Amino acid sequence: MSSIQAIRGTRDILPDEVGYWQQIEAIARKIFATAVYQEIRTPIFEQTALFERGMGEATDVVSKEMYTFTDRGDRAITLRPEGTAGVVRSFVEHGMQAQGGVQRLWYLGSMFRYERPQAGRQRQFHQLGVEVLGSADFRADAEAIALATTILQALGLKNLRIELNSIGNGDDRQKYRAALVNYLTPHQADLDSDSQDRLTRNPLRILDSKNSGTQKILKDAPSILDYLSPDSQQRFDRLQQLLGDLGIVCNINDRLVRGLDYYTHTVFEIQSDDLGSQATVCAGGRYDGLVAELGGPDTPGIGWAMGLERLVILLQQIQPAHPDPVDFYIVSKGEKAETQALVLAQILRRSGFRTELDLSGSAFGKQFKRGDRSGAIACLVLGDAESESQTAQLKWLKSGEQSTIEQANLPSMIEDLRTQISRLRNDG
RNA sequence: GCGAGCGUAGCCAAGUGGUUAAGGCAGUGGUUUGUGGUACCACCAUCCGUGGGUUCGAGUCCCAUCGUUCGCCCCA
Repeated sequence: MSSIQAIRGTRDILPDEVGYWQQIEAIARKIFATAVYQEIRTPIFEQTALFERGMGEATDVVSKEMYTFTDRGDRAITLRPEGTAGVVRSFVEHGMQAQGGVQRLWYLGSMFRYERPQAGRQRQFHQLGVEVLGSADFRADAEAIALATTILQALGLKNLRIELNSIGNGDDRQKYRAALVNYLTPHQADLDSDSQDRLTRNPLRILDSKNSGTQKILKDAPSILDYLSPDSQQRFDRLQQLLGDLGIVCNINDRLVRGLDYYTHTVFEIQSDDLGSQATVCAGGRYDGLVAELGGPDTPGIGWAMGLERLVILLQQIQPAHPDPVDFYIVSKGEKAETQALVLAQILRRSGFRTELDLSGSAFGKQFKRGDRSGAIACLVLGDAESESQTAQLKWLKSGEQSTIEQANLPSMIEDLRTQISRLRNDG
């Protein structure tokens, strides 16, 4: 086959799927509006250095998963692998801290990572996310998490787990890291090879290894929660308290660490058992050092991102696809009738009816067959006789009832038609 | 980047070395030349992802390649 195909790890979202996407977008938009979060749209590619500094050069995403290239001006460019770095860059570049108060932002868009495609994982994928900049208050964490759960709930998703942890401040982590290395070093030989590797490079990441041998060793490992400073501890306690007050049930998971370097204190993931290996549908955390790291004023922040492909998979499991219903299907034959048919279609469409016009010019029988399959409630029929007399046949497909109407009278019938259509639609 | 499975029409799918590649859905035409949902009939892959090889002979075996699926790594 020599025809051109979509690039590996990319896919078309076809009409029978796009409704799920529109549903997610509409619900998210509405909920963000009520929480007074503002949308921000940043470029899809940025300087490579932004992501290297933001996420950390040693992270897997930066070291092996970025779509990086040199443009014609010899600039090092990377297609964004996540949303936070770009939003923070924009925040700094436009001096948004000068606007005072807290910036609550949300975004939606394509992200790119060069990974092996898998269920719920594409090379081009889509994330919906929020960033709250300028508040170190634990209530900002709670608000952001609550927003995520509100969206997921509004989508009708159930059976989701919220995993919550605190990884403390930098000092806390230093101490814990030492303790963890101290504990693991005697077991080094029994760890899986990836984890042995991480022992020196990034020991915290060993905690979420899926290797069962490694997990067994980790059972008695020290917990980050025992290494939190009093301040960090109090912060985490109050967050849990507040989430409880909001009715948000969390599972405290002291093994939860996140892949990107910028997180501090709060980290969380929302997971589902219905996604196969890629269980995380939403993840995020606090990043109090990131803005400064990227050259901005010292500004605390918290954010999360949801994977839209994964949300769509979950939605497809709980609700059937429903194609947009057709109200009127217009059947016509003969030159004069066919042009009149389009005029009538316009009248109906301007009144808000979903109106499909058969353009085939084939036999009436065939056109009716298609009309029937379209799920239309009624047909408007125009042939030579009707076009001569400036009339049309109005046929209700369910009952088969048919009557003659004057074309000129259609506008005055609109309200009547509207009630009929909605009644028949609700009857099913 | 690593491991395993799969790749037959728009979709689902039979076929496991031997003449013309089942079937179903969808589509098109007809029975019904101006009226649908049922039924019946006809048409709809010179070809089995691509390239090479083995063989008298391959969709069927082998190799490579591309794609895809599942898992690992990692992540949303």
